[in-house]
Amino acid sequence: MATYEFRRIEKDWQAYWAKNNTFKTENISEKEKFYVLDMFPYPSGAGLHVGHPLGYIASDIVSRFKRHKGFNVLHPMGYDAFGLPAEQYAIQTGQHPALTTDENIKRYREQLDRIGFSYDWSREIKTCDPNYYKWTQWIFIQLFNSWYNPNSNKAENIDSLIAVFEISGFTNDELSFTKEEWLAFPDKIKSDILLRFRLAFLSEAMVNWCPELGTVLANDEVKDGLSERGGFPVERKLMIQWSLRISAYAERLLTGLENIDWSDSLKEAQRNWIGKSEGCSLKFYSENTEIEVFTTRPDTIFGVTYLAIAPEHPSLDLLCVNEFRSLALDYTEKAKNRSERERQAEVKNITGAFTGSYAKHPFTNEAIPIWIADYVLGSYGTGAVMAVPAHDSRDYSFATHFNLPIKEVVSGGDISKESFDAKTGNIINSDFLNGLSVKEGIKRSIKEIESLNLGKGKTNYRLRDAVFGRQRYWGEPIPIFYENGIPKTFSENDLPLILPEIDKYLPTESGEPPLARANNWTYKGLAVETTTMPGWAGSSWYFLRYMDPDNNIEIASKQALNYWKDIDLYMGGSEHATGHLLYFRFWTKFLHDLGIIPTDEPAKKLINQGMIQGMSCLIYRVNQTSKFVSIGLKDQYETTAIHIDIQLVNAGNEVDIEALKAWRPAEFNEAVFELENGKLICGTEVGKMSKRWHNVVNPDDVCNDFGADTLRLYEMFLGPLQDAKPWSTQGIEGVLRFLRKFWRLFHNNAQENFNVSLESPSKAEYKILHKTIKKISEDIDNFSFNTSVSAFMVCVNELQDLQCNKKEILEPLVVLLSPFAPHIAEELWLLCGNNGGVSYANWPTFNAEYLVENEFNYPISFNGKVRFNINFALDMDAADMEKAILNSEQTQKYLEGKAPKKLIIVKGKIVNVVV
RNA sequence: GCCCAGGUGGUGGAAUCGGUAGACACGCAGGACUUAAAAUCCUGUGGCUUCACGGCUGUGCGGGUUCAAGUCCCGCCCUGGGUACCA
Repeated sequence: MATYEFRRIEKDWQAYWAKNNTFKTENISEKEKFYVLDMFPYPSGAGLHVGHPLGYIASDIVSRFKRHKGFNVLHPMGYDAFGLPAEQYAIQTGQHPALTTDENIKRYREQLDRIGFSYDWSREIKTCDPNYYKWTQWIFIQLFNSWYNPNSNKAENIDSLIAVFEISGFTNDELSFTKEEWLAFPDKIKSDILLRFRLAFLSEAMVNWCPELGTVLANDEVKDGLSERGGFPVERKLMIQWSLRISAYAERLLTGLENIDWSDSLKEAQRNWIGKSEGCSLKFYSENTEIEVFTTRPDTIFGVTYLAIAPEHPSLDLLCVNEFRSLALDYTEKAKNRSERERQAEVKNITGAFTGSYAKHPFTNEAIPIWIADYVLGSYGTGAVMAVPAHDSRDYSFATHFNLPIKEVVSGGDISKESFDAKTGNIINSDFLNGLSVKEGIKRSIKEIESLNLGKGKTNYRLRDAVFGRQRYWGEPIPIFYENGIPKTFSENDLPLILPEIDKYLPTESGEPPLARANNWTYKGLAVETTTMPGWAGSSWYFLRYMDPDNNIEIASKQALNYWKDIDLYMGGSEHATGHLLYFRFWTKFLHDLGIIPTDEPAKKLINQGMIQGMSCLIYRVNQTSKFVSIGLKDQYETTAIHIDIQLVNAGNEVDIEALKAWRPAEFNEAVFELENGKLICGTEVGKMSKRWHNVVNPDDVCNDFGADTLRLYEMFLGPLQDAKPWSTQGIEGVLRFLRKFWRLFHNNAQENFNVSLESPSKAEYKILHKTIKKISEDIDNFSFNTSVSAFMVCVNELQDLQCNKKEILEPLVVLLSPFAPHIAEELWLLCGNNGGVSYANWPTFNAEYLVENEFNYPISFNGKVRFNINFALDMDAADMEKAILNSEQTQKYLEGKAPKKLIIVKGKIVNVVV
């Protein structure tokens, strides 16, 4: 035995790690902690494809590296196990989603185990496990029992708000009562008022209702008016819904970004999503009512030529008057009924109607017409805007379309051509604002507006509260019951509220959610909430549970929470930028406010691994026939492209027609094929890996053919971790060849026996080793794993040239390689005579002395063009070097008799002669 | 439209601080070993030009800064991702 038998080696060491609990992590340790977390997967029926492990491999490398460096590493894995696909499957087949989910999890686990990850499986969690969702429900109860105190700027128990009401009553823009009134309110009214403050609350909200899925969706689950999952139409609908008041945390979610090491693009996406805009509110008065607008440009107040209100505006009915009334209401009806999707599709289609009313300009007293416009959104700001066509492009288009006046109040543009939106230039035609810059004008105008009591400086956020209820079965039940129409929480002692068994996973005949089918769905004889939590509930706090997954009395022990604190490295896809990663931060801040956890950001550093795309193969059917043509011939016909299994195609894109017939006999047995040079060549397309496109590559197959270590190295070698790249096995041979070469360094070629020498290494050999230690250590810190793999290759090539088999060189290399290719490293570590496994071996120390050079072969360039090289001692005097260079025969040749103007010597880098 | 990435050989990519562009790997071509194959090893491989030495050219395009630019600045073009009337 001595050839590199990866199948045997990988099986053995995976068994060894499992048997010895090699990666089990303790919560009490003298070592410094390091928490590495992967975004846990939804266990879908399709299993893992080669794209999934990319991030897992990278985070596993970091985890193993940190263990070698002496850290106590927490590296767990689990499953985001509630979700729609299992439920859809249940509806179709009657199979309980828990069964499907368990089967899928089992398959995921097998696939993950084959790749050799160093997870502490004793901490595995599943969000659908009652021992887990008990705490998801518990957090919901805390949210319900909390309000956001703007003065302390954090969440507090609702009792502190009730105390305020009892002592001094309450007054704000929307609500006002004295303490006596509060005490006299009936319970239902009190409950309704408190719901306006609780962080988990019931409200009538405009939601994205998807009739096909029978549920409401969050904004980030809707793409182009279609549900992200399934692609069904989504409509706007007013419903009573549970929501979470994430908007209370908008400012902290924004400023918190400054202190975490996430990518700029991801932070930018969150900033845009939160959408902070500073401006001011301002009231306009019409004959019979007032209209409040929000603007970021109060400095342009003298440029207002009309007001525009949304079709949903509450005062609309009052404003539609005279002969315009019927036309206006007619328009409103149409605009309101247009679905979100239609509105989006027709962005450029300008529509609106005049109400017949006028408002008075607060400073000039001019009459300003009030229009209805569907470019104004009912749900943002106040649902009304002051239109300044000269300085807002949307107002400009509207004004141009309806022939409304355009009045320039900021100099610097040419308003006959387009609006001038920039916040530069000076204010003109504006009474007391004249001559001010835009910035000064904004300040001054707010001051004036405030002094006239017409409005005040105000900050708006785009971020909306998150709808939290789903009309679905496969999710966490919400621990709420209703007494006289008042929502009340379960006692914490009665959690978990277990998901009940039901006969069918469908809404009831009367349209209630599936939980209404459960027998005796009551608490203390009272009706229990029938909606369930959305998919993101369980994933918003799971990082905490890994710290102490079996705890029955709290989400995790204080000791565990204080030791592990937060995630040091969080690895996952960028598609979660505005969904999961925002909710995740929100819940963390909330739990921090209540003093439950020590940190207020969940993850210090976050890396987005890129997507591994699949190449799919297309063949072309001539329309209305069963004739298929090779790609070069398809332009001669009207054809339809059909996706075929990538397994049927070879590296030259040639389709194996016999295999094609065997794959789908009904479709292809009788088909006619028109070939090019005797071959059927298919077309290719790069995109998501999916069952639907028949282009899924299973990591199990790669492990069988090439080994897990090769898969791990190869996925890293493909390119920078963050980049998207198409999967192709071209090149995987090179990685396997590298591992074989590495293996052979330890083995006597002729007899194929393990054979390392105890001789002292040469200087050159030390240099190769230490160069590699330096490079690999730096690369891991920079997440530059592709260059690590090539550094290993260079190292092995060089040692092979020197025929080096010295233990003092090879043994440290085994440790260096072990985070990347742990199985082969374990095997060679054992062969080198070590017991106890390589996983906790010390990382080799880099010694810079071995890299010290006393000479350098300087490239000599003339006007920037390198012509030849000369060797100089590195400590050589610059003047001596200059003399030597100018005297060199070759220099004379390139000077062509001219005198050099200048000679630049960059020590250890380059010489440039300027002629 | 706006925001964020990115554009380097036949291919994936490297060049981490402005200093020899193309490391490493795939592919391809040629060779060694072998009865043969596999495996392994060696040589070559950006383009144009030259018998050769060499020369010219070259990092999406056009300018600029610099002794020196893939890297910095200005203006474009293209690709990928996010977002969508947010006042």
